[in-house]
Amino acid sequence: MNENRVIVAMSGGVDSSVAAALLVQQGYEIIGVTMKTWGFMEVGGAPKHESGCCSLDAVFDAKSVASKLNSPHYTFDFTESFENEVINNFVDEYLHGRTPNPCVICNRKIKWDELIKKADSLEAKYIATGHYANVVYDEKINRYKLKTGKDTKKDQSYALWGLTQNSLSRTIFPLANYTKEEVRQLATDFELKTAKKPDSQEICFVADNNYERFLREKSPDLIEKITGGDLIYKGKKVGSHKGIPFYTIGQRKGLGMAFGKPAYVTNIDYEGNKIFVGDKEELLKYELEADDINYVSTNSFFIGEKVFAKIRYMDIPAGAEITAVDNNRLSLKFENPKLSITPGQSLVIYDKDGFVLAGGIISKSK
RNA sequence: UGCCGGGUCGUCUAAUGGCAGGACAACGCCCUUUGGAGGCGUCUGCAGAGGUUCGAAUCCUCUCCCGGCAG
Repeated sequence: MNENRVIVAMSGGVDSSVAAALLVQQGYEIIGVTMKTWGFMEVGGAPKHESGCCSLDAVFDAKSVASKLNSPHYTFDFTESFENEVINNFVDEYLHGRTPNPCVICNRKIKWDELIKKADSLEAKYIATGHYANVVYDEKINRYKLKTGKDTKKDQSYALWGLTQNSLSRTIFPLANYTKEEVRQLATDFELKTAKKPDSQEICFVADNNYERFLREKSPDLIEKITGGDLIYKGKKVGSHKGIPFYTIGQRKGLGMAFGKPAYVTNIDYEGNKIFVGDKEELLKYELEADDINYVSTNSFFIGEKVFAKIRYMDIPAGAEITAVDNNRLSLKFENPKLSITPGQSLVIYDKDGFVLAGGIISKSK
């Protein structure tokens, strides 16, 4: 195992390009890797060639950057495991009326698990990505801790809660102490061709950002079965919904109905095939339950422990208290009510210093 | 066809003789490596025809619809 060798996940964007350049500057021997995660031609929806990660142009850009850094670059095909782990989960969750976080699954199962296997075969000790996050080893508790990056505005620690201790022990986040602005400047300084590429944003395998279309194409039969149930407003049926998967808690757009004031999806009843709509106030909840808990910067919680929690990607950590802990499941209660606590979304628990204590999947709100 | 109401953006609703306005919806842009939220912006209407008036959504006639009551 070569301690100086790093596998860098290069998406072809600015961030991972700069991450690679910084590692080279620091004296590491890097091997650039672009992960092919889905068939470019099969996803439909007119992929945007200039931006989306994993597009053909992206592979080309990643190669150019690696070449500029005098480093080797490989493209590995992870299409099969991506389909099995990420896309199947994505479709299945929506079909059950939940709202998945594909990036979370992808990071854990594909970006890390699969990439570490590659690192093993290439005899590299480390893997690196362009995420805005930080990892530090704490010898007192013998754990690798995951922490918010310097750029709190761009921080991506939320999507990384699923990483295991083993994964973290082999991870380098070269952008941990940089802001997006600084990264763009570095890209220019390093003369990387990706310096001015726009940030990517949509789910990589739903290039047109239309997940409804994606689900319909992916699973037409199943969707057929759960379509056309009741749309209920204040206890009364006001229409038919277009299918359980096409709604999520807190959704306002697309209801196609006017009630004189904004109306939101307040509940999804998968068993009864019903969508409930109501006022914004009905979305405010104090408590939630989450399972599939992964402990990161700590190995336990105690009842009554004060923490900070995020219930969605772009959320501000809010004060909360742990109310129940049971194996890989826990409950917590917020000091102030949260809007739209959504089953399927990730709960990420932080401490006051920005360390990711643990994460999990929200199963219900109370 | 003998009796009363009532027809205004897609929906709900203001303007009672003086520039048809709002809310919601829809659409667009911004934000965002998840979905949703949020911000900014845009569009669309006086049921039809005539009349009175300097001027009509508003007053008058007829026509067409929609509710009731009378059966």
